[in-house]
Amino acid sequence: MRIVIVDDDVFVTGALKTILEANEDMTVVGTGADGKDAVTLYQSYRPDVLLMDIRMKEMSGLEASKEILSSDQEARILLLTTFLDDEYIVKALKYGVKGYLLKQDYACIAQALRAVCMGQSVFGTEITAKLPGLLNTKSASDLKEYGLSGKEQEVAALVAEGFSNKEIAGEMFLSEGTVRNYISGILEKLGLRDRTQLAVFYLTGKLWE
Amino acid sequence: MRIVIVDDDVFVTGALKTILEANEDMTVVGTGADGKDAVTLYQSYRPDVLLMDIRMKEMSGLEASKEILSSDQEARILLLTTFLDDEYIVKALKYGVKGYLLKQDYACIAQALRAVCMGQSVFGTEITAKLPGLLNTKSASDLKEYGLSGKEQEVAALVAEGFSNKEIAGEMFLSEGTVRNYISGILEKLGLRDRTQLAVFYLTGKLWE
DNA sequence: GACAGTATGTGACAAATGTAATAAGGTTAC
DNA sequence: GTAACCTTATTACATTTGTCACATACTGTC
Repeated sequence: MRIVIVDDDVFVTGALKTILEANEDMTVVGTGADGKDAVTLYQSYRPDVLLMDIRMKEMSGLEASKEILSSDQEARILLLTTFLDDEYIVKALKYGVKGYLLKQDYACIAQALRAVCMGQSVFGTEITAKLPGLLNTKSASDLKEYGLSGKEQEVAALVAEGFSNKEIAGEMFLSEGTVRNYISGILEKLGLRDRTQLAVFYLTGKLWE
Repeated sequence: MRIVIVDDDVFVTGALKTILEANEDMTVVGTGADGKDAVTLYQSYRPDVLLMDIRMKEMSGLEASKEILSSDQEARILLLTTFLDDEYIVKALKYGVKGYLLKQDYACIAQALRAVCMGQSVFGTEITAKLPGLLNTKSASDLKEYGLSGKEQEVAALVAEGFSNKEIAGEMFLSEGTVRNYISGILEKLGLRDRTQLAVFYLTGKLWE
């Protein structure tokens, strides 16, 4: 397994290299200290996995990931970080990063690298814990639990798609007034105030009281 | 590493058991054929990892996961599946499952089990590919790319929280009219029609044209 | 058969929302 | 300094939205 390591701190790259090369199936083919290095190194070595820090001087690990992944969707990048910032996690996932670990348990890194190399994704414990909160709900079946009838669920779904009452009426072959009535009922059942809150609830599960 | 395997198909549980026990660090301490079994087996054996199919006769792997995780947050459950249903994935993640693999490459399973046992999460290639689409956007910085000014971004964020114009005005110390103007501007810049579409866009990245 | 629930509709009304025109003070950039 | 842009505001208006009250009809169940 050919690996490139990129980290701000030379001590860290060194340590990682030593630790990883203790496994005879791993070779560190290059190391760098900045996002720019990461891009260059990736292009020239095409490693099986790119192990990279997020916080770096010039170009962050996120930017580098974006750059690399936009030219090669298949790139396997494993990010290492000290901080747990929701925004970072979301962005990393959106870009298509294959893993996101906390810079702690070095023992796990080799393990994770192997999984990533096979195409799987790996996330550290704390990142996993955050995942549920970052997901869209968007599952009709959840709505049943709030006592919404079939039609009400349908209406709710369309509201969450950004449809106006008139459009919903057209879509479902109802009168606009009926749609309004449904929405009124839905809002009451969920304790919401308007269609925007309904959309937000539908997409995130957020409720107000 | 103590493992419990639960799958509808006795052939599969057998095969998995054989494959896994070829690794001398793994012991299969129990096997079952339904979600009900999973719950019982988990309670009695408290395995390091529970490896479970999703589709099963009586009680699905998802329901079993929900049940187990609601009594023990720390449970490490790795789901195996043949199908890729967004809804399943989202639910599994919400419940707190630690992994989600496709029933294909058996070679990866041992690898994944080790990672899960250490508290990490592992997702198969195809699941990873779906993840970005399931995430909330909710990153202010993305909005910049659409030419929204600082205040406009702030307003957009509050709209996506379900705030009314009056509330936004109060929150930001503006007049209600000003807020309306901002929203009007945002909608035009993004090509949207109303605040609900804005909220949906903010949360999912969905745009209409 | 009576009753509850869902599905559907109407009409009227108040409140919230979006648009447009217009204005003035601030910052920045050339 | 002037053009471009952001911030803030006001007024007026049209539209959409949400609520309420009420009505009909079709399901079931007890």
